[in-house]
Amino acid sequence: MEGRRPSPARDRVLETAGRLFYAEGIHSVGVDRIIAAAGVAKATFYHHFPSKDELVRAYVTAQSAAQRAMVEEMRAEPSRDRLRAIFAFMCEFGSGPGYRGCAFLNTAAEYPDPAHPVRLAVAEHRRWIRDLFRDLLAADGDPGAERTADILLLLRDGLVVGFDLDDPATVRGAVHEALDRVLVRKA
Amino acid sequence: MEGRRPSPARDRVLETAGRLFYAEGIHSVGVDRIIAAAGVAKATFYHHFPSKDELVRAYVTAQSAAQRAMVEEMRAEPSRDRLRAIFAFMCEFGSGPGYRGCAFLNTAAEYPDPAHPVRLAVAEHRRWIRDLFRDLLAADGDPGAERTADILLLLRDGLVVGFDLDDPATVRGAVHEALDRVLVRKA
DNA sequence: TCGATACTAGACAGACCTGTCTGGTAGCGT
DNA sequence: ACGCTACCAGACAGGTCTGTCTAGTATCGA
Repeated sequence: MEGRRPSPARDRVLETAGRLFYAEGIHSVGVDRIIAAAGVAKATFYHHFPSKDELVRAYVTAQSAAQRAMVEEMRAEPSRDRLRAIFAFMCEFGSGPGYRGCAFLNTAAEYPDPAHPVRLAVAEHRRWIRDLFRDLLAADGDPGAERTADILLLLRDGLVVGFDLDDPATVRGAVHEALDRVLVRKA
Repeated sequence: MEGRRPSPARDRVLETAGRLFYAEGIHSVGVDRIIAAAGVAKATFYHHFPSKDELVRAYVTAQSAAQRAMVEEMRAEPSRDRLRAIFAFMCEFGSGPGYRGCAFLNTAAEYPDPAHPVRLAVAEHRRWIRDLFRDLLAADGDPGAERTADILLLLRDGLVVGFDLDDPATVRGAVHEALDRVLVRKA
């Protein structure tokens, strides 16, 4: 994958689409709006993306790549601190002005069919998150890392939803306390 | 509110819309589809609902009323058992065949504007859930019922998302264990 | 110099969207 | 008998949707 040589027009489309999709939702943003905002001809758009759905899939995988890169840069030690830093970052991000919830969950909500490529891309991202949690927990010495990772995924999903729909300060406090209760005490 | 006398056509529209909206999303279902499936004339539809958005709002409040009625009927005692019964019910429901996530979260994902009437209806439902949790926790003797309720809301949101996107059996186990870790131990 | 690729502008098709409007029927309370 | 309300069928307007197509320009490697 990603064997293409770089294309400014394609990048502009993807960046613009990402901004609009996240802020307004997939179905609410038409191709015409995207190409107008990106300053790109329609033929160019359909040259790079066979269909709008393919653009959506590219949007999802691009967001996933961006998040992986961000986590990659967070090099706190030990693992327990890294885990808390990740949650702290999500809280900080969720409290920001333009926050509109989780791009993956919002997108999945607009794609009911679980077998749709877009949904598969979302599922892949979720698998990455869960495995990231599990690895950090295992490195931290949690003997039930698998189970705790599943719980942290629950917590993460609740977090991204809560920051979108509820009072950020309240959610922040709840997340902090929830982590205390969920993470096993150190020996 | 709800001072109208009953109307079969209106009920049929609301029931049909609810089914289609939940299964396919709001923006993916047009008014024409709804009235055709409900067997209702277009004029009748717009007689009962001033606009599609008003129908969506009615859909949200109807779902909320249905959930409240269901919880009302669950009369397990003591409060701790009732709380667990509610979560058990959500797990059972989430494992069912037609499950497509939480109607409120899916709807909110398609309405970015927090001030939109539809979003306000969603927010009201969430307030009810949180207060329900808080009251049950307080009755159960949790001194930090407010905070625990916030955490349970996080858990609930994670649950409804997880059952839609991940493996139900795994989520079920994670929810069970999470409750054990989150709920304060009995004296 | 040739040919492929990336891009531009914009018309067009065909479907679907919400919402309005016409015109007519049936029942019900007064 | 009258008027109100609920309902039916379906045409219509004006817009938006995705996707295709025509036609032409610019760049770059072989």
